[in-house]
Amino acid sequence: MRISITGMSDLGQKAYEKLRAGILDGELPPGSPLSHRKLARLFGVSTIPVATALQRLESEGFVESRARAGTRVKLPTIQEISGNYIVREALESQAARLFAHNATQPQRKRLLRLAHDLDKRYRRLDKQVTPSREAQAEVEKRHVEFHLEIAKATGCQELVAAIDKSRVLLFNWLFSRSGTYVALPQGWHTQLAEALISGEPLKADEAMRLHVTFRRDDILRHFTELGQQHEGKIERGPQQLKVSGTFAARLQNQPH
Amino acid sequence: MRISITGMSDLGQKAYEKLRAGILDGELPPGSPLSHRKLARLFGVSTIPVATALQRLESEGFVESRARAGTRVKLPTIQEISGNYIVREALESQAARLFAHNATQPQRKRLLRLAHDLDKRYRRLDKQVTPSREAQAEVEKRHVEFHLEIAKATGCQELVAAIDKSRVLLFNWLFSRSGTYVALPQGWHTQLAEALISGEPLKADEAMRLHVTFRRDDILRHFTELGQQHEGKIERGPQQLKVSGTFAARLQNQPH
DNA sequence: CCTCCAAAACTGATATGTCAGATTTTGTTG
DNA sequence: CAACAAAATCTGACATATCAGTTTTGGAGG
Repeated sequence: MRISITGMSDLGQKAYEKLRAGILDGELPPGSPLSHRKLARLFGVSTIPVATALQRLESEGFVESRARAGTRVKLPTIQEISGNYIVREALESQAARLFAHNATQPQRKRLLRLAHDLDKRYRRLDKQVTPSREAQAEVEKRHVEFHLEIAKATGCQELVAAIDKSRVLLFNWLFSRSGTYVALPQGWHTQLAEALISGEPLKADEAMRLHVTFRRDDILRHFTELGQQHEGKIERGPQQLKVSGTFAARLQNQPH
Repeated sequence: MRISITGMSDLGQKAYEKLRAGILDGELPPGSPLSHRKLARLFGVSTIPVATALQRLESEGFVESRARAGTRVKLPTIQEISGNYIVREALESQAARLFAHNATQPQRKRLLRLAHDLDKRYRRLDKQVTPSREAQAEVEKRHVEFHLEIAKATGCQELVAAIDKSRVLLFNWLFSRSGTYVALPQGWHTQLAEALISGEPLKADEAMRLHVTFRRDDILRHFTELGQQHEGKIERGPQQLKVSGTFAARLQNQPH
């Protein structure tokens, strides 16, 4: 009797999930070419479900394509990153207001616990001179979960979906992968959680805005230093999909 | 050299635009069945671009579909409407802040002018006992434009896109079509515009929240009175698409 | 070495046909 | 008339094949 929320077919859904995971895992870094045919062969399906999956990924901002020219993992511009942070600030500060107003006592305690844990993990990461990719990815995953936990506690599914869709978390992640990692202030998330559980919506709102913009400024500084040579033009990548070996290998290990 | 933002093919794009317009025009009211094949015949194309268009419409929340059971124009639930208003409150209050901070003097003047015009139109509408659908649609269209004008003045494309995507405007519109129309306070939009051009972000934020929630409460009250018998289940509509005659006729008058 | 250009290779978009699942209709039995 | 099951009909999902546009490649000529 349940209605599927996805609205997507089986094969298309599977292809979507595999590709999304590949992008978020960094196995398909920005700029990777995504050919309908090659992916179809790789997945053992026709091009139709692949096209369906890629179209959805495009609507969500993970991928960009030009008709009959190519599809690739999106290279975000600095304007897009900045803009998405503005959207995220709007959504997450709203979630913060609602959390302060509506969250139950157990939810508040749980959030504080998650914040403590998160801060501990960040501290541990900072101590290491060369943190492993896996360790960074793990912490970043927890970070995403922390923010989604706030949204979920509001009881507003649409808000959760909007925040989840906000590609900022992706950019955030790509950044933490791509090089220099900037340390967060001590007790960064604990302070946020304390403002959220205070029960004062305006205080929670303000704290969340600070939280989001701090990270934003950091990332924008990083990208500006990088020079941002990203052109809008899609240059077709090497016709042998460089990453496909790795990506294909990883797919083998997945149950299907 | 320009990159198409749509990322959609020609025929699929056309089908998407026709269907979206049909839904927003009320020619395809909520619950209308949308058969791939019938629409393909109607548009004179194959089912592929139709499927593409419907998938996009589904991701945007305009239609809902179940595999091998049917697709129809979405019947929004009261939870969804409420949730979308929460998202809209977040986005538009953010736009209000940025407008108060960033908008140029000409943009501020223009907004005040639009607000005056809009209030005048609403007043004119209230005077009529039985306002025509066309008149209501015209005013509602201006209303949407007014809000988008605020977002555009922030210079943040992503924020504009997020607000535009917010299906609340659609629900708003469907509501104004579907029956009882509730009068707005005198100078409703002028007051909002004055808060926005004041240059004080927090004041603008607060004014916009009031503006959005007022309308939300109105609409939620209306839907509650209606009883909300919407089930999650999709019952296939009459196999002769009732509305298709009208919809098809309208398509004839469009250039293609 | 470079520039230019046409052939080759690749791309996504679309048409057609088929399939299995869901719903409706119809016929039958009580 | 109601209950029920089988058949007819509709549905979206998908495979295959083809098309036209784009990019790459491999020379030919400087």
